Amino acid sequence: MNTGSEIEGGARALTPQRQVVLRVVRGTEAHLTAAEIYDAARRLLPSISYATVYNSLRFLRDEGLISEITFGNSASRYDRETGRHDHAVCTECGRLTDFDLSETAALLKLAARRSKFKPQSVHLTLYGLCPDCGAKS
Amino acid sequence: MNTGSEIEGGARALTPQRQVVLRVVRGTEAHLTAAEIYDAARRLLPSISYATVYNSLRFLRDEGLISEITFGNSASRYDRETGRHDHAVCTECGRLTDFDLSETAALLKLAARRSKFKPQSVHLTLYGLCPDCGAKS
DNA sequence: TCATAATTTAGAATTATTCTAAATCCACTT
DNA sequence: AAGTGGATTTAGAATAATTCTAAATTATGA
Repeated sequence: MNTGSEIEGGARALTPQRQVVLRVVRGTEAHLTAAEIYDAARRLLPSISYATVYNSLRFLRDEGLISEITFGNSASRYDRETGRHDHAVCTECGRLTDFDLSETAALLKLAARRSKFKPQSVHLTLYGLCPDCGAKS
Repeated sequence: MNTGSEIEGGARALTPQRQVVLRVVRGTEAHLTAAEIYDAARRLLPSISYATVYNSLRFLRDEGLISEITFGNSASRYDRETGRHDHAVCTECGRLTDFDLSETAALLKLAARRSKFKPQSVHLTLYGLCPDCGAKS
């Protein structure tokens, strides 16, 4: 009797490997790539494989325990923050920062009307110079 | 005396290859991938190579003649629309639509203040179901 | 014309990610 | 406690997108 919710019963288990990956992502405010997560995970569980890291990240993302950020065509980054939030990307060094602007959420209905899409979520992305790069110029 | 602006003088020329690529991107409202642009460009200039398509796309993007859209970790898409605008992405079929919400631009300063970034541009992305996929559910 | 710089080309290389097939693990059943 | 089936893990191969390399070509301008 799988109700479709949560992790339970036979399938969809939070295995030791998945726990390790989750722990790594939750252990930092940074937005790690799969490669960085693999390195960190191997320190906690040396036998873990690259494929399992990818499988686990997908699993955790599908379960809503972490979120995936994809910018540019570089490697995906994984974020422990799963609530709605916005991003700022540095056009100089690529640095990525989270922030939350309540006004963004308010644009959901407006954006839906304009695009004729049935809305699910909205994200605002600010492109600019991070404090470090901005100071240099 | 390169003033740093526009296309002129020796370097940075709009070669036949680059013109063809530009013509392909400008020739449709769709958002083509590099592979699709390569196919179309070869019909106009059979000798053009894949690498040149990539080089040209980068050149045209840097010159501000086209814009590059990167979603998920699939292939970049190229857009003839270079002005500020927003995107709606269908979470079901991946369809991508442009629209413009003037309210988004108004959030630039607010987002800059919150993130402490020196702002350059803002971009809103709506995730949801496109009209077709929305009708099915 | 000659020299120099920019550009194009084909194909190799790189990077990120997914796939495959075999091995392992786990919860049940007999 | 042995057997079964499903889920998961593993190592490595495969794929896809993009960038790099080195040689050839083209344009530019003294």
